Amino acid sequence: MWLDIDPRSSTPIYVQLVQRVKEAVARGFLRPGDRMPTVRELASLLMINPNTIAKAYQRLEQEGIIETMRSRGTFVAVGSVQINKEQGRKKLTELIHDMLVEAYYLGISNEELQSLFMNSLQDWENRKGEQ
Amino acid sequence: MWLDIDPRSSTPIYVQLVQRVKEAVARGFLRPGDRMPTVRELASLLMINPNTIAKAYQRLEQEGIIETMRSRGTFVAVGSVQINKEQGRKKLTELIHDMLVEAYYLGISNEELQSLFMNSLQDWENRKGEQ
Amino acid sequence: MWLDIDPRSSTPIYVQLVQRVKEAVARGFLRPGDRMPTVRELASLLMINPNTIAKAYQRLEQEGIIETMRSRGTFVAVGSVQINKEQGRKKLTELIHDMLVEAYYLGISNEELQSLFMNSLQDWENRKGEQ
Amino acid sequence: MWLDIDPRSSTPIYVQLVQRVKEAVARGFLRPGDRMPTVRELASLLMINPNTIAKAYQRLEQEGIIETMRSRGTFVAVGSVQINKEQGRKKLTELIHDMLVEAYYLGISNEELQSLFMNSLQDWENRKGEQ
DNA sequence: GTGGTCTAGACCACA
DNA sequence: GTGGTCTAGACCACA
Repeated sequence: MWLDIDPRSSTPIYVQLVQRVKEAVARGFLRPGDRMPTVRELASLLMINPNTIAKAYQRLEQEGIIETMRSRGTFVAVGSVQINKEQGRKKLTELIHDMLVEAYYLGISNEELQSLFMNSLQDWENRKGEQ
Repeated sequence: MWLDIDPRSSTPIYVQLVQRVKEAVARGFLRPGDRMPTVRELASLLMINPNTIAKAYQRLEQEGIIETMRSRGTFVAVGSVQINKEQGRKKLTELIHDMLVEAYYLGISNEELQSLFMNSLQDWENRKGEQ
Repeated sequence: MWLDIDPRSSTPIYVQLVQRVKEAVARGFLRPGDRMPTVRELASLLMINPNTIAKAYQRLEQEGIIETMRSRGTFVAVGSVQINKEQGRKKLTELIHDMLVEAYYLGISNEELQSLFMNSLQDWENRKGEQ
Repeated sequence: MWLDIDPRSSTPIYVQLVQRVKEAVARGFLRPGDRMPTVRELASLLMINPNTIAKAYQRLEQEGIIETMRSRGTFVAVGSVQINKEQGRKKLTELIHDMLVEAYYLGISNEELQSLFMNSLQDWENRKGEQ
């Protein structure tokens, strides 16, 4: 299942949920217009308190990833997601930075890192839209 | 200064400190054998609670980045850094993953992401050892 | 169509309906004595739960905007609308208040706000009675 | 006190709190850098559950009105508030719209409404920065 | 002491 | 049935 949560992880459950959903949308598992499970459904499915699910859904809505239609349920947003470009680029740069540091301590050369990156990119591309 | 901390950030200050030091070592700003500032020095310099500095130093010592020599002070570790390879590779993969998701929401194509990555890599290489 | 509803909005659908009808009356789209569509008609037209339409009609009747004539249907009220003046003025003041706060965060100067307001006023005046 | 909450109101308490704070900032009661009361302080002061206060603070932080500095407390944000201009203008137009409708039912002429608006604007300007 | 997370549970507006 | 609000209370990371 694309929505697995690790309750032992130090990252809060609701954050994990947000990440998983964003990822699923990015990969095409979830498509615009798709109906999300209800808060209660997901809560009982994952054995997590409904409030926690609700918090994740609220965040996702604030980020424009999903939309709530009064009493009809929650859906993957149709409109193009408006993301703060500046903030996003900053985050991207930081992630690359962290990679480089991590690679250094792993004794991975830049060449190796590069090919690792290219492979991941390829993988991602291939898996896009798969179930 | 290579050690700038953002108190507004959601990442804990001690984690930021750890990252900054690891980065400085990776880039060659800090070299094996270099003396680290004492906890108190750094605390007053950065205007941060000494407990926070101490916690960061503990972590760095656990990761083998720095070493405390009884009553002489703290130094950048000389021995080759022992990093858990498995854990490191996992982290690396996760970072790449996060990048891909972030790039998706920024509307950055894989080609763009690739060139962004290559540029960062080049940058990193060039700046190594610079002040 | 003067009666468009946004199911994504955070304002309840029945409130939106009430607002739209009041607006239509104020603009002269709907005139005293005009027949309103039945609850079922409107429900199927707007693809909205009939209970929601019924609730909106109830409110409109309470406010004296529309009248139900036993088994003949619902009509735009003929008599002068009885509105609680005190309540109305309070609401008006609040709306102006909200405008000022909103304008502040948009970086709109009072002069700009003023001209924006004057233009809206003019617009409203001109469109009155148009379809 | 600038922060009075009406527990009987139909607008949620946390929304009222958000509005009050935004208003206080807009009027200059709260200035950039000012320290906000802690969640617990405000909770006991207003006799409201701390979670409700926390929710309001989180919203304010997401909107960029306030900032949390790790364990130092919460402060009125210094940086210029980044508000979604488009969304804001839309809201502004809606508010003006509502005013016009309301004025119609109150039997207030456009001239009267205009002077009412101008007076409010003047009032606001004068009170700015007063305690 | 500070805010953040999570649970359990109640109640309510809306459709 | 759907999500939103609020309370009470516990626990925890951080500084």
